[in-house]
Amino acid sequence: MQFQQLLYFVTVAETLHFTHAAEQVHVSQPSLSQQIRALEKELGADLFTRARGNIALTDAGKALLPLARRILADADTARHEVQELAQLRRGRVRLGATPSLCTGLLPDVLRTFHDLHPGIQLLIEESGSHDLVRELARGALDLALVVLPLPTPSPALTTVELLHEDLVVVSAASVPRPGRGRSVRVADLEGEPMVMFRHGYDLRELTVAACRAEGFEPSFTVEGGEMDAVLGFVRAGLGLAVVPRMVAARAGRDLRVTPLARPGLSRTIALAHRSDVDPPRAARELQNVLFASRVRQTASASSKV
Amino acid sequence: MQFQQLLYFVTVAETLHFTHAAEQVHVSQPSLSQQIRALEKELGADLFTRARGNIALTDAGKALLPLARRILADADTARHEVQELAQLRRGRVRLGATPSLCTGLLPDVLRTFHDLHPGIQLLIEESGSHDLVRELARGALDLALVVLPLPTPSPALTTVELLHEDLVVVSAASVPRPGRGRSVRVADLEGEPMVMFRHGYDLRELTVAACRAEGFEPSFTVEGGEMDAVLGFVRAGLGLAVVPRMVAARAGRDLRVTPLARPGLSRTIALAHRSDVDPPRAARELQNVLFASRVRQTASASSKV
DNA sequence: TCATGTCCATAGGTGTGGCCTATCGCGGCT
DNA sequence: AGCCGCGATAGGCCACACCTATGGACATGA
Repeated sequence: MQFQQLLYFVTVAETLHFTHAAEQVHVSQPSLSQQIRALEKELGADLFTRARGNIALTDAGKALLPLARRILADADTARHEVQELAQLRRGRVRLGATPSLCTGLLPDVLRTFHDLHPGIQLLIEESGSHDLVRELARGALDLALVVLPLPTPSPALTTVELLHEDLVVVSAASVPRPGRGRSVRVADLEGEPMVMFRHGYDLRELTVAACRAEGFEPSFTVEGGEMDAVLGFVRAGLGLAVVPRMVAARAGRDLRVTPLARPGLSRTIALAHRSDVDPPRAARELQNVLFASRVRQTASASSKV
Repeated sequence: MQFQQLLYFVTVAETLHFTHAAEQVHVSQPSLSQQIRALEKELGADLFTRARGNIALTDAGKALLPLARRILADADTARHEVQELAQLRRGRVRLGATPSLCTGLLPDVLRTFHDLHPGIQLLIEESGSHDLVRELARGALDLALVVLPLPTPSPALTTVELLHEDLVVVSAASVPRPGRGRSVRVADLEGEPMVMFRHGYDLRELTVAACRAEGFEPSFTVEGGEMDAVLGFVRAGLGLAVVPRMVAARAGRDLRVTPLARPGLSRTIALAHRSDVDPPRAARELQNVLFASRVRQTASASSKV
């Protein structure tokens, strides 16, 4: 049994005319006759009664017709389904990202991606790097934006560095700028009141480690909030905070941004995915958009310095 | 897209192993690989990720799998459906017959047919030859058992003589045997009380015509009943009746059967079907059973004479 | 009655493509 | 290092789906 045989059969069943059916499916009449015969032989039953000028379906033909139609329709559906997926007209990407990246990097990138592929569903999981790595390994995520170095490195994951991101100090416009002149050293933060993220933020670990490297323990007036809350507390004059430059750039005019003096602080953002399987087509496309955006991000970041 | 490609695809999707899948479908591994590649090329998307020792379905593959299974299942169903019809494991025959044939000939024949093909549904229409011919031409019947000559002959119908059937006289065992000795002439029926079928029975026309040919008009004590009623009236001593030998043979011991003296009366039973289309497979099989039964009927009939 | 037209079946030739065996290349083992 | 397992590739072979040409049966009209 072959698809073209079923197609020929259905066409003859509809036209009740071998010659016309042959034209309709663009084969010669003998080829069509031959294929119908072959189908009949394989099935072991005649499908048509061939009285001159009076073609009709046999009982077997009547039984076959609806199934043949359904098989052909399914084959058509299969072609379209697969092609829509391949052409990114449908599909989904499950992307994990740390909260600071969701706030800073993702909005523009996701907007670009969505404009390119409006049919692709975007599922974002906002978690710390640790959780993201676990979800990725489980196969619950296609991609994750993580901060290097990974808390739990594993050969099962492949990471590709995406960009280095400067950290800056933000403070309320209403309080004096910290440090001396246009920049501030980490050492200058000793004794300054700070607002700190909840545990799980990479930024928390990074900032605390930097302070300890300078020989002091940072003092927190408030701690435990998410990104938005922290920025709100800073805006309210409760203290200053260390955040990625990209986040600070979006935070609005009532926040003062003070870069850190050299060598400053920075973190490396990487894109991670499982090593054993290629990410799905749609995820690979999001990768492309992310790497393309890196060029623009880096350019605009340096122009602001 | 071809059936074997879908089969190969499903098998690989289930085993996640090209070599094992190839064994399972009895082709060489390169052939299977090649067909999967061909399918992927036609659909325009990869179906598997082929990491060494870690074959997995892509999104496109996941989308195709249920459809491929369904197509293969439908193809299987189609094969079985058609073959069941062809092998007479299923189907139906719509058979028309005159009442006297339903009573006399059919029970044994239908029993034989049903034993041979228990899956075939038997639909019997009991009518006069006139109605049967009309239903046959409409396509509402596959076959009809009629009495020749047809009331409305038509080239659209093909009739094949099935058997000649003697008519005999039946009377109640309680009344004297009609006629002289072991047989009776049609002429002897003059003045005898008779029970007659309703209009529409071929037997009525035939009997009345025979009496008139002898120069008398038959006298009916009761008329208008169906076959069973007529036999009942005869049994009750209301009169005698002319019926086919086959009917009389089934009627029981309390009816006396008297053959007609030569040349006697007989009628020709024929099997009729449309000339333009072959009867369905199951109907042809019933034809065979009917013609086979003719041999036995004729033999047993002659042995009884 | 014969010519003509229609329509499906048959005959014979051709090329594609599905199948095979043999082999390669790569990665994971012992 | 060497072997093994596994999928991809190469090249040859043959079946079969396709074509054109023709046959044969039936219907129609001059």
